[in-house]
Amino acid sequence: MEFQIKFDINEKIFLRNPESSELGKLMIKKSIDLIYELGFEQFTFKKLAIEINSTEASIYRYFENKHRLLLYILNWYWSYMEFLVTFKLENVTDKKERLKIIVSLLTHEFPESTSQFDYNKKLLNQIVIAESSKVYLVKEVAEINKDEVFKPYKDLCGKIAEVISEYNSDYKYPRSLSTTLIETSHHQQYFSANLPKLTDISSKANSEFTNQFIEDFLFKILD
Amino acid sequence: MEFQIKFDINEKIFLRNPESSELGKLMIKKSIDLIYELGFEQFTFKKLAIEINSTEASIYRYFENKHRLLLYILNWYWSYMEFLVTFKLENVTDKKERLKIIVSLLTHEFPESTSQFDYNKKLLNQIVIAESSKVYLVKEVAEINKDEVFKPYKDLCGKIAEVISEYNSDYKYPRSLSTTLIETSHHQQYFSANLPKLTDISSKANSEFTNQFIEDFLFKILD
DNA sequence: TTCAAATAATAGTAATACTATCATAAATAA
DNA sequence: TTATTTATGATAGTATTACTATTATTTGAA
Repeated sequence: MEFQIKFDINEKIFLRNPESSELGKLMIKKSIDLIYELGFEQFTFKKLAIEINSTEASIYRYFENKHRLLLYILNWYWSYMEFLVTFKLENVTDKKERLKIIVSLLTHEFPESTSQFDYNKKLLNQIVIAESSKVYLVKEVAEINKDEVFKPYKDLCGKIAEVISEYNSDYKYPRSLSTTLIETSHHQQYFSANLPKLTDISSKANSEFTNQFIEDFLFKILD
Repeated sequence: MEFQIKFDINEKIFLRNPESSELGKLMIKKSIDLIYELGFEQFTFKKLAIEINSTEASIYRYFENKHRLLLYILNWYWSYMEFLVTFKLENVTDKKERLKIIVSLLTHEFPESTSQFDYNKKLLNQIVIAESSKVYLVKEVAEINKDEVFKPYKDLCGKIAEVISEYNSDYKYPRSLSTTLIETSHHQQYFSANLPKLTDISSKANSEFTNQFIEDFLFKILD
């Protein structure tokens, strides 16, 4: 069984919906490759245009600027993560197990994508780790937040917070703990790969290390 | 008693030491104001030059680019934090108290600076919260890390890790926990001020909220 | 077939991120 | 004291970025 998932991305993020045309879809797919390859700072619409054999002007018809494009990609990812969490928790009743599944989803890399039609989730995950904070750590955060462009992140956070509260209804900070899990899983993966002295990684793969660190700390907090 | 502290900042960060001239010092002081006011993305050497009645060319004689200038400021801050931690822990023997002092330093705003000669630590702290991740979340991280430009951050992390290990020598991840404390204190302060739905803040000031969240979580992990 | 919408092709602008040159002022060394 | 180094200012210039605008062409839907 093969299936593809679509999410309704907040219309305020784009000028024209990239899902509505082949060019738009190609734009998103290639921007994932390019942002991964160049990093967000070096990524430009000019370079993307060349990559998709189109023009800057065409890209600007879809997105106001590259910040919005990144936001689009991250919204897709956050929606996808919430879906994945829901999916993987289906029929799992053991409350501890439910949390372990979440930690595992947050800390492990995705397998290399095979489908031509799908976004490359492995790269997407790396982009989230290295670039996601750049969408909210901007001066205009209050302005852009008004358009509810962070709703998918907040929803994911809310969903995880629910599972935390199911496990321990006395715990006072389920949402803060939820964002801490998410952000820490990014940091620790990034640090253990790039600045290992900021972590306690020894030999194991950094995903596995991060998983153990987070699982350990989560249950010490909640038990 | 008034005193000023100087730190030896890694020479690889600058082309000419800004501490070595009045112009250099003014440059750093004003860049703190400007980065705070505009955010790092909108901050440019041109704008800074106007602010200090100098020229872009002059600033380029001190720093290769604005990323290096930010790195300089953050190195100063990390060194300062390590000094502060050392200072505030002096003569405190109670191990729990030592950790509480650290959490308090990490989560509370600094008072408005009065001295004309000193950097504005309140603004500096806000810059650290909103901009610090931008110095390491870049493609060239491996390159720039070779010059040991993150040493002050690693040292601060190491120092806190020691205090963690003093308190509980069995805990397996003192460094990862240390970076988690630092990064989470930034995130939670930023989120509670700007994206409160990602946290559990209710009424209290966001510094106080963050302090309680982190203290709670730290002792649940270590006890 | 006709009409509207999307895209390509092209041009242009202001700002950014630099580099280079030369004159002058200030500090220092002979 | 003069000579010389050094820092800065003044100015110019370049390539790239981040857009906006215009027109022609293609595509697809009525």
